[in-house]
Amino acid sequence: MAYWLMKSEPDVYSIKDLERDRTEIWDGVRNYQARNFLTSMALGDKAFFYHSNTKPPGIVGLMEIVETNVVDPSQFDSASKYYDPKSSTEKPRWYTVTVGYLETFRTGITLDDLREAFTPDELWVVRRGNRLSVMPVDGAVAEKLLNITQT
DNA sequence: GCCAACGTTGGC
DNA sequence: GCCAACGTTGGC
Repeated sequence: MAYWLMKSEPDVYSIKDLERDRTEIWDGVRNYQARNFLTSMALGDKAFFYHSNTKPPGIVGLMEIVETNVVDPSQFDSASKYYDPKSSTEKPRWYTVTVGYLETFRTGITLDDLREAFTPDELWVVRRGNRLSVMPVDGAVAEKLLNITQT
């Protein structure tokens, strides 16, 4: 089983929203590297939910991948801000996953904490100027993260 | 609100 | 294929 980190702005979609919805299609990713990570996810993989563009940014909870290789429906919706006119139903360009809610950490792990605990090579989210919204998390790093949230 | 980082677009 | 212009992300 692999671990991932997925970013969302809480004003757009937060861990609270996912707790309410229980499962949700992770739509709107329009970056090829991030999409490639999404398509390599497997059922049962777990993903840390990261709140970006908020105060403070950081990891707030845990999700599970409950459906893989989902065609992102927003790419065909001309009313959506994620609409992609270059995509077609015959040859969709954007794939994603459905995530399921697992837990909200009692105390989140802020970006400051992450910077203290991990090097940029260990955890990409602490890399300077990092804009990738979906990234893998090394197994040992994931265990460390889960331990931190239990304290 | 600012701005650095960086991905994408399009002219050539 | 290069690269300047532009748009977006996201921390601060």
